[in-house]
Amino acid sequence: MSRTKEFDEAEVLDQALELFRVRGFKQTSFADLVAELGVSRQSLYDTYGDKQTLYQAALRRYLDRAIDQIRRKLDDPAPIREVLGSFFDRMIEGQCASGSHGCLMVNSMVEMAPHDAATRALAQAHARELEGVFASRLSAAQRKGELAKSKDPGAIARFLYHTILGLAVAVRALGERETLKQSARIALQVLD
Amino acid sequence: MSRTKEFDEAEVLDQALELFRVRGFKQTSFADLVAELGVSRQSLYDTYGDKQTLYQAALRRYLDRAIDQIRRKLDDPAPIREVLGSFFDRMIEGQCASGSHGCLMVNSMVEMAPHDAATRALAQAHARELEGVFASRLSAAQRKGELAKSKDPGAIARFLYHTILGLAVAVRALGERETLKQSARIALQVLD
DNA sequence: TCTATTATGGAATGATCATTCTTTTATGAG
DNA sequence: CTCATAAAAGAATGATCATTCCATAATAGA
Repeated sequence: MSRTKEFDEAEVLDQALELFRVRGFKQTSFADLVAELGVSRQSLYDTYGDKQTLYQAALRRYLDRAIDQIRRKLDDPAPIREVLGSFFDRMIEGQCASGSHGCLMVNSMVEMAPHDAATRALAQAHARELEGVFASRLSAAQRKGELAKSKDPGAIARFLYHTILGLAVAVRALGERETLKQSARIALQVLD
Repeated sequence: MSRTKEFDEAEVLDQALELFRVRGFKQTSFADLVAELGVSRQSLYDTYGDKQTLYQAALRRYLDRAIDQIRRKLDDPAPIREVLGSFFDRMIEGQCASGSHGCLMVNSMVEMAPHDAATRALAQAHARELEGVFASRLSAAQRKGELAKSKDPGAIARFLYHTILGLAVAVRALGERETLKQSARIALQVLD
């Protein structure tokens, strides 16, 4: 019985995500969403709930995908400096592409986290998870002798995470691709 | 002739600045400003113009003061590692104090810069100026033999600037003072 | 064909917002 | 005292916003 959905829930969520990434939560009106997603107002409410809920869903989707991609990239068994170097380059390329709008997570850490507990929780969880991924990859490199025994993988992991935050802000407001790549290369000197 | 102003223009601007720093531009209503600054709506319009103009004035004030403070702190003739180390520690302390709301400039780089040309211009100018201050201090250190000749002061300056951006985001969304100080210490390893 | 579900668009609600106008009251300098 | 300026408060404007209600049409499976 019943009628089937005519739009792909995940696809539309991706489009909403992109709008939120470009304009932010407060500056994306529900009318904007309706206009750009090609789905009627009522259907959006029926499918995703209100604007907050839709935003949370988009953010969660973004985070899950980001963590997956990063995990996959770091899985590369090449030397740690190569792996991280190309990771940062790709990240900068990705965020500079399609208009230099930065990272949805970083944008929402600034816009939402201070007054929205749900977003803050997502941000904290994401921070810990990302740091964990970096730390375990750094530990592996350390065991292979690519990283001095004296280095603290956890601390370096946190530093790399903070570096990502800074680059994402710079992408959004300044958008100088090559300069940012150079900064990333300097950041990786902490491995030496 | 005429009556004198009853409030200190600069002082009220500071209060507005603080509100914008905590809540952002869009989420600070004019009614909020009236309520918290203790100045009537009409007087605010008469003195500062509309909300955008007031925001720009506050941001400009913030930047001027920030650059001044940084310039003064870097003027310290102590070894470069000490100077930068205590600079980062103080910056983190300052942004973590009074509620961990981060840096107005960084917040506005994320919220405003992409769609507000005036803010973007301020952000770019501030970036260049800050990088310049760091670069010249690094060059001085290099001449004193505190920094290897092989290092590029300009590139390191940009990296330090990007590091500041990242720490400001982390302060606002996560606010872990000691962890951030540790990250800053690691960042400074690029001097070695 | 019937029914449950989905999609859509119009209309309305109620809230919030920035901004302007107006009136009243106060106050300092000449 | 007088006049130019300043402060404050009320009211109104017009816009935008998220959200809900409702009526209509489409469609897939039983």
